Amino acid sequence: MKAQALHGHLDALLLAVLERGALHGYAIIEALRARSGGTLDLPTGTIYPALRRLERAGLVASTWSTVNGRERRTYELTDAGGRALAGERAGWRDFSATVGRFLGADEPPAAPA
Amino acid sequence: MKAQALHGHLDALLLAVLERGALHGYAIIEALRARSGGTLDLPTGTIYPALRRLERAGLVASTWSTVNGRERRTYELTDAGGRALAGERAGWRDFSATVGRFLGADEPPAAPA
DNA sequence: GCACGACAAGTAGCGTTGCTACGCATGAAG
DNA sequence: CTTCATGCGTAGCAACGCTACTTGTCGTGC
Repeated sequence: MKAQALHGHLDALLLAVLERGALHGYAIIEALRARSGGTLDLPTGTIYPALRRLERAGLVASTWSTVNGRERRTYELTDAGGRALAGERAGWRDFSATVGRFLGADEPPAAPA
Repeated sequence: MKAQALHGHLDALLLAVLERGALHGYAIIEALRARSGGTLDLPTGTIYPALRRLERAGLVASTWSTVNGRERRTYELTDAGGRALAGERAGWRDFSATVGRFLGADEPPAAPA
């Protein structure tokens, strides 16, 4: 993939990653990369501002800690964040079903590959 | 759906609609609405500029005609447009698979609904 | 001691994209 | 004559993600 162009679904992705447990920014990038099989390799300039956006919106909460002299900001999903994630999931389903209807290959009727 | 937020996939949608045959702008809007079950109701200010973008990129070609005194610009997929559409399809598959891995419900392992 | 790379966070500025809100014109219907 | 559906189009805006850059610590190699 082009690795970019998450186009509005970044927030959902971030929430989904944090759903499995609190992580700090750098670790989130690595989690995204690992869980996507290397497809999603997002630069810090993409996720840090997104994380702050989510925090301002009250969907995640952050706590600072120092590990080996290095400052870490660990992000955690809030209740509102969990609800938002559920909404994003529904939205994604809608979106992918709709676009998939035009671009095909979203709901193969019989056997996939 | 929110009706907006096609987020980068508008071009692919447009190409997909034109794949089934040439249409003029207004008809494209209606085709999008019909084929999406009313979900996609795009304003002219969204599709006309997009169409011109695609034309400038050589993915569609337009021809003017007059129907009942009304000017119509009919758009048609070019060869390059067809190839681009194939690429967009592949890209969409990748994208939806990747995001789906996080947001779930994209490739149900067994029986869907 | 010093440089360099991995870890960790962050900002500034930019370009693309789609949306809102308009404007213009014609033909049919009332 | 006014209104509505058809039909095309532009201007300006806001959001989003990306590139590029900065700051700082720790560990390793020279």
